[in-house]
Amino acid sequence: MQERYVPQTIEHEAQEYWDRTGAFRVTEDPARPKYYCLSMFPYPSGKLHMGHVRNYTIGDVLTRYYRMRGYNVLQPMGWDAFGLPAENAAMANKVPPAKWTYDNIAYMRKQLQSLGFALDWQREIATCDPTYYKWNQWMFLKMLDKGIAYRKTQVVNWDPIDQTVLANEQVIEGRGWRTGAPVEKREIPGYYLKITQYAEELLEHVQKHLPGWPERVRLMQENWIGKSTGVRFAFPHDIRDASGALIGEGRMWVFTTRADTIMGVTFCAVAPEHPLATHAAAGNPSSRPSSRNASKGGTTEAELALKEKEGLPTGLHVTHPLTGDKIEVWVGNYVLMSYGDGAVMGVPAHDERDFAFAKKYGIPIRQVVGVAGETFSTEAWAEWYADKQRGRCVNSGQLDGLDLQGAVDKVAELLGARGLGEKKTTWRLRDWGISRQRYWGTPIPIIHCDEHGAVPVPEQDLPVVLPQDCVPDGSGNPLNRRADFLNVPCPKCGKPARRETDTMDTFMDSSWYFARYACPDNAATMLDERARYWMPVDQYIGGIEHAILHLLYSRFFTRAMRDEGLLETSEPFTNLLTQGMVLAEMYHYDSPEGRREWINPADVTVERDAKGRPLSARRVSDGQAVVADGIGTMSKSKNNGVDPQALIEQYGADTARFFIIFTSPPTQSLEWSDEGVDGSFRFLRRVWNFGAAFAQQCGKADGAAPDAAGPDAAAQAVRHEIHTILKQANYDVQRQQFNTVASGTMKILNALEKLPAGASPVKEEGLSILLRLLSPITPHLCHHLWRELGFGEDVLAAAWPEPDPAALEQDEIEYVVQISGKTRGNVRAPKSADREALQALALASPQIQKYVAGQPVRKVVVVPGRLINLVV
RNA sequence: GCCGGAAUGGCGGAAUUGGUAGACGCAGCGGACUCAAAAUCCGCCGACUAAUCAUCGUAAGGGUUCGAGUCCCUUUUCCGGCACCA
Repeated sequence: MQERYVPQTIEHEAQEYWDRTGAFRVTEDPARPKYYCLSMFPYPSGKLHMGHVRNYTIGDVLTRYYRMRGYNVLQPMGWDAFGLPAENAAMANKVPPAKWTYDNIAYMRKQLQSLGFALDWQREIATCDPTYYKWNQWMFLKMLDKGIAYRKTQVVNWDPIDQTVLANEQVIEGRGWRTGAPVEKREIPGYYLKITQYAEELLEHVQKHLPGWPERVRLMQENWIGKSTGVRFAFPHDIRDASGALIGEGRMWVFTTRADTIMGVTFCAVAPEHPLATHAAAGNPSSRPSSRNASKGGTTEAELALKEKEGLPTGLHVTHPLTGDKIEVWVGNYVLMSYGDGAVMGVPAHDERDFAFAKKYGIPIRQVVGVAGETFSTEAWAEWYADKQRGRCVNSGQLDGLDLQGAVDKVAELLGARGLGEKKTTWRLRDWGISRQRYWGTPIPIIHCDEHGAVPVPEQDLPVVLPQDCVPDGSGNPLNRRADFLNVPCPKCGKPARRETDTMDTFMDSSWYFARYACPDNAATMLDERARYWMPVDQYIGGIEHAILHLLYSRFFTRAMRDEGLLETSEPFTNLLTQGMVLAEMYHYDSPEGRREWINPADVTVERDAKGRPLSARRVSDGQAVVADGIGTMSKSKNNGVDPQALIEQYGADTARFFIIFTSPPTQSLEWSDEGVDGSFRFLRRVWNFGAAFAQQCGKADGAAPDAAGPDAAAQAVRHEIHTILKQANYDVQRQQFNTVASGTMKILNALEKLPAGASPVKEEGLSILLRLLSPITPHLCHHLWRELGFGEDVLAAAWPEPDPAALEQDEIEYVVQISGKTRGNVRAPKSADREALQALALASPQIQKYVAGQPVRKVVVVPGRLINLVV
């Protein structure tokens, strides 16, 4: 066996072997239990980043582990290939998104292969391939048929200079990223998917039927769906538009979960797009610019929440449905047309936002809820004003004295009697808008005809293929200038018509790719019986940042496919592992010209004091002092990324994999450390060296039973230690805490190195345990040593190691002795010792007697096998 | 702002149900080997202390318990999501 550990050579050989033997190609096998292990597919941004390496290493460890456990394991890979970055790259480099994307895919595929992942590459998919997105279109048409997809207006960010729609990401502090112009809100038509139709089912299942998901993700989804019961009611009015017709049939509808405060309504607020608001703006020229003002700024919930609440009186009044009072209507910049009815009631006394709004505009504040022992003041807001538990109605006529539920019931009854309202369940969850005014996405299969309106493309004409050669330039969707794409005959009448140029949200692509991996080659149907074999995914792995949107859309889409008869399962992912982010140190220095430059941690040296604490940092190249900014996510802007490629080339894939697994538990963030990588490499080299010494001293493994070690107490102690570590490691694998599995392999090597040189059954057994335990993490090294040392043909085919119960047995147990809960010493006791014997042993120990010092023992607590606590 | 997390030595982390805090590794210090260096191997390594004992110590403050990193309450800081980034 070769003396030096040269990862590049053995990794290449192992990958060649797996490739040649088709080791990771899988087919449906009813005889074995199936295990579908899936990592979120990457966006082909150019090259792999550490987050990818971490994600896929975790998946690969699971894949190889379950395979050795005897499962039929599928682990596929593909590309989330549509999206905005390709258009940005096109603008920067004048390269069509298609070429950029496919080049990136080719490069990143090579990178993935060099990491030795147990992937079935025959199942690779790219969402920008017409054979894939054809089925987005097909499913969309099915949804249109069923009314699950529909068309309505949506609010978008509009850049007035580029005349284009901006993504939220392209809005920086309320301005367009390229033009710097203040962004406006605009209403345009778009397609929606009725995810709300599944709201009840999505909520119930996330609450009761997803035990394999982290509690926090389930909670986030639950809050996102946001079921709330309340009252929807109307303020009657007599406001007519220019033609004399009653606006909204004389009803202004609102929804509230706090109907108990209805007597405290002192104003109402409507969205700027609400019919009453547009009516007021039309009738009153002076309010027009202000109304436009309300439409400024971004569309995100976070922006609205942080924005100062601003309003504008419309001069219009509606009637309070119970008191008959006139209530003034305001336009509020914080009210969204797409939420409920686009109007809210304002109760300043019991809603913090309304309170601030009323103070600002001098609107009356009327207390209608009281809490015993508290005094209300209109001067300052207090938490208890909104207390749902302790509050009782006051100043509210016949509601007085009622609690929240009682008052809501009563109000619903009163309103119902007048035909002005009723109890209603509402959802925070909104329908999913899928139209994007962008080029690089799945074309929405619709044709617009002057006569027949929006006509679906007939099924046999699918896919509507996206032209491959467009180059976006920032001036909107280039499809609008492609005559060969735009001009089509209407499917209904054959007259000239125009193709829809909006494309689909890329979340559409990622909402079902997991099922397509089962049958990527099927040109005739979206999914077939193979999908029913592999689905659901047994283990899904990906970033916590997808906890809500991607996972919720996928759960919805899976149900839509189920209802289409394509799948039998409702939930796509049985178990979910949300991996943490990858972080690195950040350093910068400010140049004399005031320019801030971020320095890559690899180019920085740190001076330390005698205890290893950092003192100062300088740039290696010129000794320039730099400022440490702590740690943060690896990003281009902070220049603190570590390129996986350089790492693999220097240390090999196994070192990269081992470091990533060893350094943090999968669900926590991982902090990069070049020294840590060095340490991982040193460990793998020690494993190699141990194997080389074994080959030299012992030759080939002969499978001798460790019992043959006989009464050699030292060897048996090592064996006990190894099997104890193995037991813990198996527990850790099962609970997916792989970092301690990695440290377990280090402990086993430490134990093995205590054994004397030369062959021994304990050594051979220990090494075979070590190699198998380590093989999912560093498959190349273990593949090589397993064969080379004669343990077998292929470590993939080896059985997962189990501890020998006999080796775990111990005659004597070391007990911790505490006096009144403070640890004061240890005693060794036979494992058969009972409570009294343990107490006597503890009291007899000189180190313990010192602390007891003749005091009476009031109580004795014994934890079997661990601890004796004497309370004095 | 709302929802969801996290915090343990100089650093990453360990401690399964409340039971010896700091496993394993990194960095640091000392030594062996060497002409020397690298590599490797051995020892030390929370604070306080000359050292031992003792005491203190798991973001901060309080509580429950024979016993709290772990359970409860309050606070602080950092991170993820907020519907057109993926």
